[in-house]
Amino acid sequence: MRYEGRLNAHLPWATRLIMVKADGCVAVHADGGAYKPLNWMNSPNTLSEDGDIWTVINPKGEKLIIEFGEVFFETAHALGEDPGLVKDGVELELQRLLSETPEVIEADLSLIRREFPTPIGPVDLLCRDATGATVAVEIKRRGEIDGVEQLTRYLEFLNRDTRLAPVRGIFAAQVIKPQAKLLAEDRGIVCVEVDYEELRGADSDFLRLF
Amino acid sequence: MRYEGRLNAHLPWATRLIMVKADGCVAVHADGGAYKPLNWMNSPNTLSEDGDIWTVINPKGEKLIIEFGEVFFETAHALGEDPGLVKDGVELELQRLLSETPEVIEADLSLIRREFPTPIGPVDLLCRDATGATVAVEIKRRGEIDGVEQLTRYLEFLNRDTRLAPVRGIFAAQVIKPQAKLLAEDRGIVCVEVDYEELRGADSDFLRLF
DNA sequence: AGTTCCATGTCGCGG
DNA sequence: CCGCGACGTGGAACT
Repeated sequence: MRYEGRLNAHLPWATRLIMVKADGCVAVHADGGAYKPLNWMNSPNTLSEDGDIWTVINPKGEKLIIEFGEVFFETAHALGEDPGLVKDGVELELQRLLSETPEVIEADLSLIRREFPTPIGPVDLLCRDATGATVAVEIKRRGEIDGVEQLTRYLEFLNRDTRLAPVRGIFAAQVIKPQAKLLAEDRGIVCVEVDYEELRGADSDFLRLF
Repeated sequence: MRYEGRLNAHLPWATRLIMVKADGCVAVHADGGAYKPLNWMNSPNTLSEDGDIWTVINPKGEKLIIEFGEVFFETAHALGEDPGLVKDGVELELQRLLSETPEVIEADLSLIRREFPTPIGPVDLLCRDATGATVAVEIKRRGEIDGVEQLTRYLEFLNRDTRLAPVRGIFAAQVIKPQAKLLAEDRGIVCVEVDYEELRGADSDFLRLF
């Protein structure tokens, strides 16, 4: 088995499981190593068979070549329509919850606007603190350096608006990585870790008031 | 099918392909959507069967529940040992080659230290140039904006060290995207594209001297 | 089509 | 075991 594309890789001779889906994607699995295949080719691509050699090529010119020795077993089955997966508890959900109860982030914090627009993209939450100063809040499920950079860029633009300035930043996440915390604090950005389960509770309490 | 773990998710009733590997990991596939399963549970975990319901639990308490309606087809096969995938041309290899022949990056560049530590992570190469000035080199296989940001952060910290300052940056990659090049040059960072094949040759030449 | 950002990312390495 | 960064990241939303 050989792959020539974004990198070059080859796979020694052994017993493998090869999966081909209806969309044409091909995956070569070993009997371990989580759900990720050893080698693969995603759709769109074209599969051509020449004897015991398969060649899979995609429009970008990436190529996967599979040579078969012995086929121990082979089967096919049509699965039909896929109704799709339903998820809860991702970043958007966290943002919705925090926008409803910003005081969880900091006492006396009140929401000005969610998804406040800037020239380089929307800030998750724009708030006002106890002293009346403006606060930009960036929300992540997991706080990493990228998020700090993003918030820094927003603050740069927000502070150019004389009606808002001075604007300080709060970085809120379920977990914040040490390096991200270091960088954030070096830039005067406050870090807050929020508990999702607790937040759900607080949110229910909040709704119960109405 | 239901997953309760890092988030909650449920999957409507339909025909699926379920893969269980020797290491105990379970993957639920639809007939499309690339190699990634709709739902999965990686090893280590424990699978318990109770009638037509499977429950997979891992030590972190994440849980996957699969309910079977009709089983259209079932098979098992032992694959045996996996000799493992061999890759060429990744970042580490590129870093090793360049650390041995830094003059490929710039004439008269000499290595001070590979993986030079800073508070926010190690710089790939710290070098001295022809004039005796310090140079931080960030190496990527593909040069994109992230890499420029990363190097900028390193330079920010390195330039606070009076024994090193002033430190300038070089961004080295096999290919550098136009936007990354623009940003880098705007920040006074020099961009160098290195040819991997040529470098292997240069490295062989280098080794031949000994 | 190109770009940005999320993800149950996964994976591998070093402390 | 955790922290951290690379990845053939993949994928979706948005321009």
